[in-house]
Amino acid sequence: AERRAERTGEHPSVITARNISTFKGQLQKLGLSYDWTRELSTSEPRFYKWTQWIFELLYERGLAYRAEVPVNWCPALNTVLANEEVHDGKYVETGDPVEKRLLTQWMLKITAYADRLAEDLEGLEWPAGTYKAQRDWIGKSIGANVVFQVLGRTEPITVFTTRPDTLFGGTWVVLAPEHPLVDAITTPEQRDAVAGYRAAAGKRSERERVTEAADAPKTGVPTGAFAVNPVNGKHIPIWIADYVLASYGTGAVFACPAGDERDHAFATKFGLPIVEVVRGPDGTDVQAAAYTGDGPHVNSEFLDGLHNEDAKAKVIAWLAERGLGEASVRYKLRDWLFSRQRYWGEPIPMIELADGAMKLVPRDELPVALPQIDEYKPTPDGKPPLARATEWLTTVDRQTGQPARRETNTMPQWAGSCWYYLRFLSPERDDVAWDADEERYWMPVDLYVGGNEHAVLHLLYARFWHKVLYDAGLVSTKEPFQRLVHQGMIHNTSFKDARGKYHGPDEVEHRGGAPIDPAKDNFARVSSVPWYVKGTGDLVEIKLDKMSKSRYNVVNPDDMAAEYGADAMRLYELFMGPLEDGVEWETSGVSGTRRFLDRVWRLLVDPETDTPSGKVSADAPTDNRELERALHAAIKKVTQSVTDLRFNTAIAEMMVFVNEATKASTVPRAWFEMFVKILSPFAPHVAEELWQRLGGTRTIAFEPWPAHDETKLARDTIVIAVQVGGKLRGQIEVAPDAAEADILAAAQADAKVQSFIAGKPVKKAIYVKGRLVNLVV
RNA sequence: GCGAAUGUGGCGGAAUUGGUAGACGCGCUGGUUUCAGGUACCAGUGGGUAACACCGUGCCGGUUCGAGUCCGGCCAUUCGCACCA
Repeated sequence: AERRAERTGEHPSVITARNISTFKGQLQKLGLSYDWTRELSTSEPRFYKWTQWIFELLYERGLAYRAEVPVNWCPALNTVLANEEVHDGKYVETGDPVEKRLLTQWMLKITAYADRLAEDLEGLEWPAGTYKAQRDWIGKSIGANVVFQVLGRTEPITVFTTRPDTLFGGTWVVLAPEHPLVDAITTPEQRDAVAGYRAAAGKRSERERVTEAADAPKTGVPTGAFAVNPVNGKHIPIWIADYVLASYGTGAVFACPAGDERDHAFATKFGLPIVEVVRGPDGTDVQAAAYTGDGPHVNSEFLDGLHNEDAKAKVIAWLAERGLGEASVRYKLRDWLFSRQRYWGEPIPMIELADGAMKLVPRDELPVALPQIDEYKPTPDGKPPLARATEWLTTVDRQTGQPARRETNTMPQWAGSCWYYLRFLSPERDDVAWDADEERYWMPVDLYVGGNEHAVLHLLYARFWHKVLYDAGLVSTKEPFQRLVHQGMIHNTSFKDARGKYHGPDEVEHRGGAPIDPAKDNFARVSSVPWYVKGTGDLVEIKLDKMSKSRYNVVNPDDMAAEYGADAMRLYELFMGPLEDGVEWETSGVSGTRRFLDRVWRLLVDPETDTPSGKVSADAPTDNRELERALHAAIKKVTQSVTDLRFNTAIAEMMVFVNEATKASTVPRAWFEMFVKILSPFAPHVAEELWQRLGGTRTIAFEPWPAHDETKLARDTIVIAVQVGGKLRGQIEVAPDAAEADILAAAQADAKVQSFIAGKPVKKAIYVKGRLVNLVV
């Protein structure tokens, strides 16, 4: 909204309101049954008053602080971004490049919750991949801090390691190029080399360092200084290398090339000694490759013979006794950078006094509403857009009467979505964020359906806020989202030319052969011939991509609803495959579900005259067992599908019923009514209309849900498959309650089965109740 | 490189969790209705054969009376992660 506002000058609130209206119109056209009395918008002051209120809670609990930190700065957006929003040196949403800058910013102390965020995932019904993505992002490592004395200096180097058991194999120490001790310890002979290396490392952007990382050879230079290995007193060289990150652990590691692949590569390149400390399986040669597995320790004095875990415990105890180290836990997770230099966000409810002290805006002054400004760009001197609101900016501290300035940073987009699910509980209340009784009744969210792109963003941030609210006694559950399901993406054919530009289906053509319409035909058909940019010889690549505007392969739900009806569109979306799977859009599939709905319609209505067809009748005989069976099977399956989220097979069962009903000469009215009820959540418009024509006086949504009758699912006779040696050789029809002995006899008597037994003795006969007989000869 | 998921007709997908592979839909073939096209309806549709046989769930092997399903080993695709000590 804000970027559009920058281009057009239109206020973001106007753009947002228009988008809401469009989306809402589409949702309503599709007949989605939202409770619109609970509609809310995170960008309205009535909502964000409480977002600010939660920020104040975070601040008071010591979880919001200002710090000068290296931040991810996105020049295209003129703002900083959180770690979670940056991947491969680019903003994940737009691909705009991101660089490092040192700025004073608001941070949220999510790291204080790292352990609980990892542990409490246990017991949630979440997809395994998302569960793991969060754990990996939090990145808990259990290890030890170990102190290395530096020869000739008093200040030691502390390293973090997860493998303190391999200390006896530690043959050098590596500092990150940015490590604060580097200057102090570097010897005069090495000064030039070290300075050169640091300069080169500093010049490489974050992006280069990350993308080149994978298989680039290790680089580094010695500082000339030596450290003392605390376990054996050996003097080992101190190097600097950029594979050690200043931002993780202590920015310093000890190297054990025998037990770590990176160290091994480094040792090989620079000819450093490799000492075996863990004995691997026979044939393991640590001079050739690192051995990272478990095994008895060697060359390790008091650790000799111990396996990894025991050795770790023993060496940590040994170090602790001598004040040379201690057990330590580290996380990859960093604190959450919470400021944005944007206009269209919640103002951070803080004021700054003349002496630089920060103070919360008093609760009764919330919300701090966004002021109107006429330009949404940063100020010429680089301050956030809100600095343009000069009047709004100046205020006074109510307590002291001192003049003060408002904070001009705003919160990130995630702030409102961190707690909106709680606001749904009491959207009409202005005196509280949510009602405590409602919270106890409704929470946690039973089922949360959303895209997996939120795996380490929204879902991590919201869990963090929820836990803070839990600690403050404001919510009753530790976790906000009990069951999580990621819906799959819908893909569609796209055309990409050699320069990487995408083309819409009306900008491309194929030559000769039967006509193919990319808007109607499926991918297999479309991709069976070469396509060209219209009127040129430029070949295009035909791909299946997730639908997106920039790829010109979006199917507009409004168009589909106009051509096939909203119900056919809904039904197709649910029928195309399991909810979690990504699937290819196929417009011809919508015509299939439309056909199905037409058939349902014609059971009751003669389309020529628009009057009752007479097929559905209160007097129709109810002895059509197949039809009755199909009805009850459909009721059972549809009912089950609501909890299973297996809508595709539920729709298939309804189709079976309709096929049966189409074949039948009459359909009992009571059966048809039950069918219309189970159809109604899938195709509400058609079902509602049918219900009225059946004489219903109130909306079908209020009718009780039909229950299936298990006895109606039974058949009068059942077909038993007969196998000989595990291969299907015949089928026999028997009564459902026939005795096993009779079934076995009937199976062997079958003429076709006989020919395969061919007079050989039956050694063994297996009977699976109601299913099959297998005769072993 | 590491991790996860997936692999079934021409296509999307079913398969009661070890028991008749291919439900349902799309597409296709033939027929009826129609001047015709479309719609609708009927029949057919994994390969193979005159019909059987036989073959068939990514590949190789194993367990079992019986494997899409379980076990071992490969291959491919997709999606994450990627110097975190």
